[in-house]
Amino acid sequence: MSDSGRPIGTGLHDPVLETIGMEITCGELPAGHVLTLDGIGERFGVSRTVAREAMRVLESMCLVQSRRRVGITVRPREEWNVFDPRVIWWRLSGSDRDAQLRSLTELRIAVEPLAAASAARGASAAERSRVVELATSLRKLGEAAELTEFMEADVEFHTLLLRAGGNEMFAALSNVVGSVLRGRTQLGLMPHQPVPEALDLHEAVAEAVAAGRAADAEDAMRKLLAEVRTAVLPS
Amino acid sequence: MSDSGRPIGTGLHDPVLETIGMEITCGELPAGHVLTLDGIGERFGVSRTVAREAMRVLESMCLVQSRRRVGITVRPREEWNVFDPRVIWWRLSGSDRDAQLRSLTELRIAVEPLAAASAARGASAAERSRVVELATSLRKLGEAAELTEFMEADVEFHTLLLRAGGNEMFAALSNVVGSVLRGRTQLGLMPHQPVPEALDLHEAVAEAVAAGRAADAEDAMRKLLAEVRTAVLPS
DNA sequence: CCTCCTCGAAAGGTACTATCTTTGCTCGGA
DNA sequence: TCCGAGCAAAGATAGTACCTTTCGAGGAGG
Repeated sequence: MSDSGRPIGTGLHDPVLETIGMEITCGELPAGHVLTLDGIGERFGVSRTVAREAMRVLESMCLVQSRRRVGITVRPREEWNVFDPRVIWWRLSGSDRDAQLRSLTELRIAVEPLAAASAARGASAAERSRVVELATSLRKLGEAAELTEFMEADVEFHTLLLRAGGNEMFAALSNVVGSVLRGRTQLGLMPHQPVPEALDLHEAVAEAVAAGRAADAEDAMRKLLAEVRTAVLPS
Repeated sequence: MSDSGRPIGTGLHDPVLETIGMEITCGELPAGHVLTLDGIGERFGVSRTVAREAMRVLESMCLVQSRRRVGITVRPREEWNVFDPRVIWWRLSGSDRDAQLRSLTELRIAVEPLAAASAARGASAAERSRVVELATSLRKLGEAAELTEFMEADVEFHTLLLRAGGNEMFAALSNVVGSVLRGRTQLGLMPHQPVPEALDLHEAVAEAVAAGRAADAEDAMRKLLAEVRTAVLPS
């Protein structure tokens, strides 16, 4: 699961999907633009069937619509399945990283506090001890300014909290959060050294979860994300 | 957009996708079960290419994994793209409506208050007046116990609030919320007559949004969803 | 008991046919 | 002369049949 857990495509049609998906989400192919299977097949050197399968997947993400005689038209952004992990990944890699990061951060602010509260109520003993362990690691790595290692531990921290609550919708967002955190690090939106308050808050969340204090966990996570918001939304 | 806004499939492979997707999400085809393209083609009377396209879409939802020589294996539930509108719809129509409604309601509790606050900050004039209009309609329809009409207005109310904030991730959840509300009504989880408190809270949310009082809107929406929670989670 | 080879089954990929829809041209009427 | 309706042709997708590649399993031999 190297990148946001999207399924590993081993086939020949994967590069087609990847390239065109990226081009659409980046805005390079604007809404209303028309593609043809022949054009795709010729461009990538594949048969029409391969192109068709790729388009079928894109259609299932509501990125394009296929109509007879007309061709394959790119749909407007409002209709995209923006929760599809591939779409999120493409947009984070592409040109509108900014809007995407803003939206996702707002989503995190909404979800993660409640997920932390759920985790405080429902986590297993192993999960409780692991979350404390991770918070300790985070402090150590943060103070040593090991940014990459810090990020990996941070991803595991948030993933664990999203999964421990037992809500599968929250759990499904863990890939999204992982993408956001990796994106922020790659984009240089992380401070060179994590601010001490953030480290304190990670520990506060961990302790509250470990002790089963749901309200405290929720509150600490909310404060933590307020910190994140100021980093991502400089406005 | 009769059902959760999933793209209208006009092709021949759509019934295949629909049937097998439903069977997997319902648990009728358990994780690890192996399908073959030939089997699918024979069962539905279609060619293998059609079956393959349907499987490609299912694969893009992480419901199955296709490996050579082995066949198409059903993946465990934890790996599904549970945010895909089709998956949500299938699960709501199928046997684990209950777990799905619980998860989705928790998600609503997380997201909708913040979305209401965003709407209070960023809605257009037309949206502000429309939301008040809808709250008034809701009171009238609720007191008249017109359940279906009430639901439709309720869907529009929540959809409007999710979209007005300008956050595309929130906006993308409007189909989900629509599905939940419709599912609750069809499932008989709505009271025969909406409780007066709910009507009051809808109006409170609307007024706060119209007046631009973000904190009040958030608070009222939170109370409204607390009401919903008690209805859905009888525990 | 381990290793290697062979066989076969199922997915991957290609070429071809059918069908449907759009578009443009023509003919007739006002 | 202009406008509208209808018909025909073209082109692109939908679907089918067939060949190729790959990898897993089972058996034989060391």
